[in-house]
Amino acid sequence: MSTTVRAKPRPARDSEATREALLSAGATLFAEGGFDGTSVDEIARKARVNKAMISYHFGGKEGLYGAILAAAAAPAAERLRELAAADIPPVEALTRYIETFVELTEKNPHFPPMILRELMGGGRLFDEAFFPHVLAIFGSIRMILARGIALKVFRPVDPLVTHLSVVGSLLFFLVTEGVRERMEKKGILPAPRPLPRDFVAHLKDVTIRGLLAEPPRN
Amino acid sequence: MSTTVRAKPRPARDSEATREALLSAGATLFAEGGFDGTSVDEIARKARVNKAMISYHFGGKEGLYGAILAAAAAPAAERLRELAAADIPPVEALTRYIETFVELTEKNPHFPPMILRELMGGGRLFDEAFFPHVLAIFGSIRMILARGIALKVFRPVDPLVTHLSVVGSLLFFLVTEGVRERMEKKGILPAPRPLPRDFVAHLKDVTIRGLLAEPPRN
DNA sequence: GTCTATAGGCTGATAGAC
DNA sequence: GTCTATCAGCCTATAGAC
Repeated sequence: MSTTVRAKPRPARDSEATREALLSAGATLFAEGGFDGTSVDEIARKARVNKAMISYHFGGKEGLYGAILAAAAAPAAERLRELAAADIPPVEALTRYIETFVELTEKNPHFPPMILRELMGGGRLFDEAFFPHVLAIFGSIRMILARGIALKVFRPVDPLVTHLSVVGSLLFFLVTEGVRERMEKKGILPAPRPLPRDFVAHLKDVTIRGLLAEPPRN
Repeated sequence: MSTTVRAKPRPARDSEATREALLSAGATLFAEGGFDGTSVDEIARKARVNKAMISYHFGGKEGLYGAILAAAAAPAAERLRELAAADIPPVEALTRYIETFVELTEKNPHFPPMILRELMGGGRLFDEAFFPHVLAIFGSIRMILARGIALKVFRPVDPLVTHLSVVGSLLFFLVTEGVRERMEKKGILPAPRPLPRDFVAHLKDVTIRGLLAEPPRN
């Protein structure tokens, strides 16, 4: 009866593998080329899967695109929402917000380009399940800022403007990493390429300095 | 001989008009949809010009795209280069850099999306005439920062990291104006949409506060 | 310089065999 | 679930008439 133990009641063992291969290949290619710049043939080839599987599993190219977007946005929004809800001093919360944001994109490097393309482009999926996540991500930092302002730790800045400036420079840095890498290899970068941790350190520093009601002694 | 006075020696009077109609229509559409998301039919229709004119005047779709990019990048790079070279105190120079940047994009609203797409995308035109302009734009702010640091007006921050953070949040704000507008109309924006001048004021304020060696008293 | 007509390639989707 | 074969539609570019 050893086979009975081994053969669990899963009628389709490879189905999951196919789905994930498509999600992974699609994420990379959509991030690089955008929705219109990526063909289903390309995705299927990279995933080493038949292209008809895209329609079968995701209902088409748009379905795959939406699935990739939602799969990255949902956990990210949840993580940041938890952080904003936790009872942490505002300065530390803001610092950890930035760290968490970068940490999340290190696990999903395709997410920043995809989200930025969505924000720029006519907006392909704006009425879909993905959009509330974007609002949640943006809402979390607003909560932290509002709390800091209420506690008079931060100056009374506009939370929306501030979060646009913080998240904006973060996203910009992340989506342009590839260019800097290519520029550095060609030797046309006027200085050594800054690492993500250098940028994060700078951003935290400048953001806190710019927000603090009581400026630091140095 | 009245016709002789009227008919100046320009053999092709409408040629220029056709070119400009294509450049203008293309700028709008490429900014919205990206290179792959825009068809030559669309551009020709919007420009009210026959689509064969794209190949005739610009050698094809890519040629038109490159011409639009270069037409916006060259004067912008020049303006900012002049500003950086002028003998202006660092704080004021940085302030004016931000103002000038926004002012330039108000004349060419399509430029931020196009440049950002170029920086993200596999990079369609990286070896072309357009690229040095990007380096020049980025180099100008680095010069201002380096000068401020040398004069000990600014803290010794990394100029490259700083310019990425300033220009990045500026570009991000500009390319996401459309989304906020749409969100506001739908009533799902948690606060009134900030205007460009609000954002610019905030960015100048936070940037200077974050850079100053001697923090302001309040 | 402009326009029409058309070529030729690639795209995303699917019917039907296995 | 997977694969092959095929489709109709759209895409860019251009030859040739005006």
